[in-house]
Formats: sequence, structure tokens, C-alpha cells
Amino acid sequence: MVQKSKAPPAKGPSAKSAVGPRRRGRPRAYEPEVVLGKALDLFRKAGFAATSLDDLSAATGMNRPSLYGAFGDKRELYIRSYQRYRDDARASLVDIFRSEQPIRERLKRIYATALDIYLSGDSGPRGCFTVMTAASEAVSDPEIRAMVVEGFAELDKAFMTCFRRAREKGELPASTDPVVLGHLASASLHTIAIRARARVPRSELEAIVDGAIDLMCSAAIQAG
Amino acid sequence: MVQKSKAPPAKGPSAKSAVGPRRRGRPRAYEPEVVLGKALDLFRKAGFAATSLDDLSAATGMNRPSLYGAFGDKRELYIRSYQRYRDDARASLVDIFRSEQPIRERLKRIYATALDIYLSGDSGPRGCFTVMTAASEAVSDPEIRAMVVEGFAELDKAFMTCFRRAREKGELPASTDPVVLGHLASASLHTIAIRARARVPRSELEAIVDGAIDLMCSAAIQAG
DNA sequence: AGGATTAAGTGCGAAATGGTACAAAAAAGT
DNA sequence: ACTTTTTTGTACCATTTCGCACTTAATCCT
Repeated sequence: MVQKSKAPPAKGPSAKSAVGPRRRGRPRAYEPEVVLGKALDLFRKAGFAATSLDDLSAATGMNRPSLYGAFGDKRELYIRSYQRYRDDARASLVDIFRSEQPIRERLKRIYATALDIYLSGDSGPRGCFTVMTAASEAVSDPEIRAMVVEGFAELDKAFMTCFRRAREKGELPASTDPVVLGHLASASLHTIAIRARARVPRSELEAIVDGAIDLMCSAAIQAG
Repeated sequence: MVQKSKAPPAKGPSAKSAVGPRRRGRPRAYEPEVVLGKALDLFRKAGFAATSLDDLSAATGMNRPSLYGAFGDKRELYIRSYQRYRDDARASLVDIFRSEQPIRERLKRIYATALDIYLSGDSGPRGCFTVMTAASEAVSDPEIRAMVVEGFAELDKAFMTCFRRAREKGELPASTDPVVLGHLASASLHTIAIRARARVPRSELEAIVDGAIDLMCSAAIQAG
């Protein structure tokens, strides 16, 4: 008894996704990508356990059986949402990581983008999916754990590569350790993700980030 | 219908807490501190929403009404558990923070103690209460949020004081910024808490910590 | 037009959940 | 012994939750 009488099934999805050879049966009344986005919103807001299928059903407009048929059970939908989150995050960061800007500039942009992600949300900042909910589930769910660990490794490596290249280009002294700096850069991301969730104002998070960038980029400038 | 027929009410609690003038009614069959410890265990394992009153009742041996009468509703019990966690953590760290050892040594001990806390647990590492569950609740619960934010501030300040004193004692160069280092030290704590939850092995976490300590303590040693 | 195919929508049900009313039990005071 | 006080233990309730069976609707194919 969640939705009483929805609007008529929304006959024409404005844009068919990749206009395939026209599926055979009744057409979908929703766009899976949009639905996944809504689900992601909810899971980020309240985590796995506190998000009910009714919540998801209400937010997506799909009723539970449809949801179930399209994405499998709650856990599968959660995992799909997490994959979506990681894809989105990767997409918005990869260009910055690969850019040829000075290391300082790159870091600034990366953290600014991260803050955008963490602080967005209608009803309060949503933080980082990995940090806020996935890591909790990771301890008891091997599949989620694998994704989380892989995410850490990917981020560590991306930062590490940044620092290594910066060192090779002479932006950082030869004595700097890219691996250590990479971990520290990840740690800074984690700390602002957590603090963001507790509604620490953006200005304060930016101050933390600025300090960390200063330290990481000029830490061992003695040899510079 | 959670417990069928418990052992007889455990007539003699071995140690009365502070042996008051003997309360008037039926004596308690449990020790509040012990119960709170069990509750804390459960909340750390699964978070707020995924921990049911039945779980708590089963683990503590108290039935739901007693639990309710003694600690209030689920949220209150959660908050009490969190307070307990913070008290415990503070108790095991305060001496190290205040010790007169060299900064390196103090940091090593602090992180080792933190890892003990994060990695303990029968069924997998429990991580940090603040990071794993409290921060999630913080966004929607002002009281929890206040505790979380206060916890951050306390930790930042403790680290900051450490670094400031080390600088004054000449262990660190005058150019070091205790506030920035404090945030970074907190960030390192946060990152290992999260990673611990994903079952990253202790050796790996220790490597991250060692790198961070090296950087923090010798970062700007150019002036040393 | 009629069957095949795919998805949406309704409604049910078993279990779990948070919370409480009420009685039984165990102690102290009189 | 009897009352008072405090806690325990049983039973219950309303609601929520996940999941599924089954019907209805919309499209394609022949």
C-alpha cells in the first residue's frame, strides 16, 4: 500500500537508450539508469539496512516486484548502486588525475570535486558511499569487501602515480616517497568524507585540504 | 519469544557497584556496565539500523522490557554505547598523548592502540564507532552529530598539542604547522579505521601508519 | 486478429521489529 | 506477615519489511 494509483505508465520514454532493435514485449516505463541513480541517493542517505524496499519503490516510482525483477534483491540493487557510484566518481576524477597540470593544481581540483560529491544531497551531505556504508558492509560481505578494497587500491595508486610523475618532472624533490604521499592523499579524502557527513562546513574542510596539499607538495622541499 | 527459559536470575552479582545503601526493590540481575559493553559490541558490528532489540536482548541476556526500562529506547542505548566507546578510547589514549616521550614514539603507540581497538572483535574487525556508524547517523541526528563533531575536535586538538609541544622542545622545526599536522594525524587514524573494517591486514595498516609518521615527523626537517 | 513476450500492478503472507501492558518475583521496610 | 518498591519475565500489538504469486497491460511477430 505504498503507491495508491500512480500516473499512467508514462507511455513515451523520451530517449530510448541506444535505440536497440526494439525489444519484444511491453516496453519499460522507467529508465534503469535513472532508477539506479535514485536508489543510489537513498542508499547514500541511510545506508543498506535503513533503506527499505518500500523507500526505494516510492522514490523510483517502480513497485517492488518490478524493482525485484529488474535488479534482483535488495543486496544486488545495493551493489549495483555502489558500482554506479564508483563509475560516476571515477568519471569525474579521471581527467583531473591524468591532466598535465602542476601537482598542486591537480590536487586542488581533485579535492574540490570530491567535496562536491560528498556535500551534495537534498537532505544533508551524503558523504562518500565507500566510507559511509560500503565499508560497514564489507566486513561481512566478501563481494562488497572486494569492491571496497579495490577502490582503496585504485585511489592510492592514482594519487601515487600523480606524485611519482610530479617528482619525475621535478615538481617534487627526489626524496619524496610517492607511496606514502598517496596514502596520505587518500587519508585526507577519507577524513573530509567523514567530516562532511557530520555537517562540518565546507570552508573548514577546504582548510584541512589546503593544509594537506601544502604539506604534501612542499613537505620535503628542502632539496628543491 | 527470544529466550525460552533463562538460567535462574543469577542471584548474587559478585561485585556491587559502589555498594550503595542497598536499593529497596528487587535487585538487578545484570551489571549495567557489562550490558552496555555487549550493546556496544553489537552496534559496532552492524550499526544502528541493522541491530535489532532482539539481538541486543539475546546478547545481553536482558529481555526487551528490562532493556527498555534500564536504558530507554534503542536510540538512547545507541547513544549510551557511543559514549561508552568514547570513554574507553579516551582512557586508553590519554596517557600516551600526555606522556613525555619523543613525538615519534608517542605517535607509534597511539596508532598501535588505535589498531588494537579497530581490529578487535570476534567476527571480524569492528573499525571505529565514530567512523563506521556514528558519522552516518550524524547527518540526521543532532545529538549524535554533536558528539561526533566534538570527537573530531578533541582528537585534532590532542594531536595538535602533541606537535606543538614537540616543536617547542625542538623535536620538530619551527616551520611546522601543528594544526595541519594534527589534521593529518587524524586523517591517518580515519583511513586505517576504514581500511581495517574492510579486513585490510594489520601489516598493511602499520605500513601506512609508519609512512605517515615518517612524513609528519621529518616533513620539514630541512630546518632541523 | 491472435499468440508470444516482456513488464507493470495488485495483493498476499510470513517473519521481524520497536514498543508496551501486565503479572510474577525478589528484595527492603514496617 | 504484610506492604512497598524495584526489577524481571510473558505475552501481546501495530507496523514494517522482504519477497512472491498472480493478474493485467503493452508491445512485437506471424
